Amino acid sequence: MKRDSRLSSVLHALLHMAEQDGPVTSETLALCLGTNPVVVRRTMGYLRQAGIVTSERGHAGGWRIHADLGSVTLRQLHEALGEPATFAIGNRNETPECLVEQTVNAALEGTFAEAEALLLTRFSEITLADLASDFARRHSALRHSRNKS
Amino acid sequence: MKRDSRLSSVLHALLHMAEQDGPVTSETLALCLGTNPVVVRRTMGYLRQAGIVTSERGHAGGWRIHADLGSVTLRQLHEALGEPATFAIGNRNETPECLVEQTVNAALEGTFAEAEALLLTRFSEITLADLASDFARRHSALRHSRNKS
DNA sequence: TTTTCATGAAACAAATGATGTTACGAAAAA
DNA sequence: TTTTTCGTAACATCATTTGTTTCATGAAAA
Ligand code: FES
Ligand code: FES
Repeated sequence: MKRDSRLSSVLHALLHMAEQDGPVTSETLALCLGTNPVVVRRTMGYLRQAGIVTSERGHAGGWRIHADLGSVTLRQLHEALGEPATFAIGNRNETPECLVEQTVNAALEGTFAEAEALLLTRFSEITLADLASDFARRHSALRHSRNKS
Repeated sequence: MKRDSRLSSVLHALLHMAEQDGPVTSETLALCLGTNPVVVRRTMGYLRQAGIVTSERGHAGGWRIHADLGSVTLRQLHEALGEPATFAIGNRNETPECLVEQTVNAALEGTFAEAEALLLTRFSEITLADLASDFARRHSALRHSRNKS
């Protein structure tokens, strides 16, 4: 199955934007992500609808973060993207008449629901600020290792 | 995304087989699952490789469970199917050079790993016998409600 | 005002992966 | 020998994500 990588994409884009002063164009972000500006607009559009970023047209236009880094969680981003399906595994038939299949579905659904709840909880505990500081730590560590060598 | 429903399928098939005395043909299972006998053979073939079922050709041939219902866990079945990818969400680039993306990936991977661990743990706690008794309970409840009405 | 730069949006194309189908061979029993 | 049933390969279909092309719209610069 082809995995939905939009959450990964917007995180990369947002952290990139967080390091810039002015707005960042779709063109620039597309180069970073190795994709097409139209794909960037399409994906970032979801975040604009959610009020997380803003966009401006024309000269000096582009995308800006419209929120405090510490107030945006991965869960909010996941929701902004429309809460895409979490699992690549699922039931064959969602509304089966067969009692055997209902039994199987119930067992699987319960288990998947539990795992998804954990995932969403963790998502709600991670903010953009967390990732930014994590990045700063990695960046610093890289500089140190470079100085040593 | 199109979800992998093979685990759901084989569970349905196995519970069906558990209620039968003799072997069950791919044709019969395909009718139950609403699919094609070849798909059944293809999928059940994984379970045969794992030693969970056996198959016989010719007259009175078909599929048999080759294990105790209480000893087969959902996790074993998941493994027999080749441990298909759990999540429909993932990183854009698995081996990025960009430190920003590495940071994002690490955060997401850690979270997904945690959720997957929970899922596999639950899978390892559920056996075919559990599902069979769950089915019996549902079946009995259905009969009671029918008698009442 | 005209040109340039940028997003917005629709429509279409490509790539991927799961599932379904067809066809033929091999083995086992009737 | 005929029938049944699995084993396997090859191909077709379907759904979804991602990428691409195209044109319109708005905003700033020249
Ligand atoms: S931030 Fe631009 S390539 Fe990673
Ligand atoms: S067991 Fe055969 S249809 Fe559910």
